[in-house]
Amino acid sequence: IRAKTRSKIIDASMKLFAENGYERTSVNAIAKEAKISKGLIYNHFESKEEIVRGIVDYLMEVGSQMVIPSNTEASPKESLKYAIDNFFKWLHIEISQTSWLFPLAFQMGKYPFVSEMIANKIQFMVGNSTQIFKDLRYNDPEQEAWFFGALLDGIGMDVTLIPNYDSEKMHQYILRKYELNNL
Amino acid sequence: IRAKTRSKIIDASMKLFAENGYERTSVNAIAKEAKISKGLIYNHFESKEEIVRGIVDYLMEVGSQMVIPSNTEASPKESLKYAIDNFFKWLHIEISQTSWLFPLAFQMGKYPFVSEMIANKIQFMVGNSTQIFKDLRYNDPEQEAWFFGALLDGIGMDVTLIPNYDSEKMHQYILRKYELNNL
Amino acid sequence: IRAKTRSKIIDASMKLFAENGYERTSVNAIAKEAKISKGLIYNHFESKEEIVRGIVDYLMEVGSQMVIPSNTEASPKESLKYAIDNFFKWLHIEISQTSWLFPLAFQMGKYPFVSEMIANKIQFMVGNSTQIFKDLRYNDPEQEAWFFGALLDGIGMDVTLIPNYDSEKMHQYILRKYELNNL
Amino acid sequence: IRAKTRSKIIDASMKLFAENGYERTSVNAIAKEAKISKGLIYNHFESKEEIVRGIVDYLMEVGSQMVIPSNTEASPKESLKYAIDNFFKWLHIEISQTSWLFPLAFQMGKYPFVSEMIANKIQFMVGNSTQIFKDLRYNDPEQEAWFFGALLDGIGMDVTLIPNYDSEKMHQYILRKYELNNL
DNA sequence: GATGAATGAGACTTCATTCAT
DNA sequence: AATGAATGAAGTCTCATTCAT
Repeated sequence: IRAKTRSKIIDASMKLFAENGYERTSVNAIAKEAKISKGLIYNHFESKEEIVRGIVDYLMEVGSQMVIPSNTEASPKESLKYAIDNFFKWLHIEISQTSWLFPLAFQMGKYPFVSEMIANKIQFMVGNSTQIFKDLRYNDPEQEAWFFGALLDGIGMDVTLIPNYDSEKMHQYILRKYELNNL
Repeated sequence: IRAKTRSKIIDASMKLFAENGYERTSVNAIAKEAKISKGLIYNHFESKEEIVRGIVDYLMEVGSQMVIPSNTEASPKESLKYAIDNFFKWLHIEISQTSWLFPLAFQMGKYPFVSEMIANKIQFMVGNSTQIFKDLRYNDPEQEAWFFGALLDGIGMDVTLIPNYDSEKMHQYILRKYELNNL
Repeated sequence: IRAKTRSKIIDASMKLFAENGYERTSVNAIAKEAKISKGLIYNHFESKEEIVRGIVDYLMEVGSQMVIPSNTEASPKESLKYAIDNFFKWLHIEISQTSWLFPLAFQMGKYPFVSEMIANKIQFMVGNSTQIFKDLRYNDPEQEAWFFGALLDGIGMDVTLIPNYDSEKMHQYILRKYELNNL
Repeated sequence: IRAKTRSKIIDASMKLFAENGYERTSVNAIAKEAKISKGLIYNHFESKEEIVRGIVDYLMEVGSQMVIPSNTEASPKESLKYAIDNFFKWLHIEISQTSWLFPLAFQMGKYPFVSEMIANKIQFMVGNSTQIFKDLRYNDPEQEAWFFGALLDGIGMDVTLIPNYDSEKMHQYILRKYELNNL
């Protein structure tokens, strides 16, 4: 029962934070969206900031949709292709869910756990793909993984900021760059 | 004289917005930082939001530090190298000056001129580098320019969010990728 | 069983009221201190204010530790000495237990029963000591009793407010003033 | 002009704190009483608690009405009589103005400056009267001053708490006790 | 008898904006 | 051009009290 209410708060908060940003979303609005009272929110979270922490925990738990499969039967090329396809598949959803966190992350001092979470996520992705580039015999697989990670991050940013961004074209272009288009 | 005051306001605002974000910076704080009165700010800008517009205009005017030189004597390779070197040279400064704008940009509806400005900047950069990749005989120079842009955007983001990010290593890696390391 | 719970509530409330004052103690905190649920408190007391009434009743029942013995065999001087010794013996404990009531008492209109209780207690003490001063042949024994009462009240206040108050010195001084030091 | 507004806030606060106590007086109510806006209060005082500090400063500055005159021509007896008469003259006014501070003082940890101020005031009074009792050849003039101080504190408390307290009778009784009634 | 989720009024505080000077 | 006192709406958070279980 507690979990259900908590879930309602998290859901409502994510929706409103995504729409209007953290600062422009009032606790009152969250309560209304979640169809509960303001007070109940403070029964579950000590402060508005703690809601963010709750969301971050939730996102960490749910994990990235873009994980590279540890399926050992897949060839390295197949794994990479899977990762890229997955990235573009979840791009819009993931971005719309998490882009409001960037503002908080950019204020390094104020919300360290947000910065940490994002840094963690990036580093996890990098670690994950390093193995693939190693299998693919890249000279400096770790650096290539950072390169790859930065590329995807940048695409995510561009998708958010540029209307009518043609992500599918970029998808195909990247597959060709990594010579995966004929798989 | 008017211009000087306006400049003081812009400078103070950029400093504080960069440190604490737009929402967390009060007009009072700007006045104090600029060592003028609150009222004088409203003499120059109709609202706090207008200050942002002022900053955006200023940044557009100043322009990106990363412009590719239209020096026709330089070879395409040299031009690309120059652009990349410049990007990494100004990376930290540029990021710290503009990262607070992302929060506003991410709220698409609320601050359209911010989104526009960032989109413009990206598209300008893409246009600018498209020519180089054309000269370098890339099959799809425009898409490569988008690829290149996304990569740099992503690096900017990673630099901001990941402590101890080794940007110099990435710098060298990219030069090698584009076969510019022996210039 | 009901009585036991009631007692737990009274005890917890007295502890917290003494530590933080009435207004700054929440019903939640009382429930936690008493290790019962918030709801159960409202099963026993109609409101937070009623808890105060409960405490007042309890304190009235327990009575002052400083009562003058009606032991008829003791001489008036012995009785007075006993009363004074007792006052200083219980001074710190009694003060710490009841000083939080003063705030309420000082708001005459809002908690009349607290004011009443304190007034009653003072008047009871005065009545009690009037007899002694009568036996000691004071010209105006009732007024001397009021004088004596005010003196003790004032000492109680000073003890509470002045760090390192030397109550023992005052104790001896008063005994000497009333010529009881050689008993 | 700033001083005038500050004064309005202090006056309104003292009135309401005296009537309803600190905790039961809202900043809203103070604003309404002072006929200014809530925001203006926070322009002058950083918090509600700072208003208390402001009042304490003000009271310290104004000083006790009950100071013993350093008029060297007056005999010690005359000085003591003057002090006592003055105490009873200002008793009701002073008490009604300051009694709401006791609750705060009693919460030692929370409002240390209130406790300090009251302690200071008491100790100042004690020091002031010690000289008189020295001149009057008391054996232990300092202790007598503490005795005297406690007595007056206690009377102040009784006046506040006991309806229809006959302070004039106590006034005369004390004068007689100190053999000052024939001056 | 007992729990604690739920409510909502109201508290303190911040801040963009206005305006008399 | 310049000031800063003044406003009031809106924000975060607390808490006594209720009630379904």
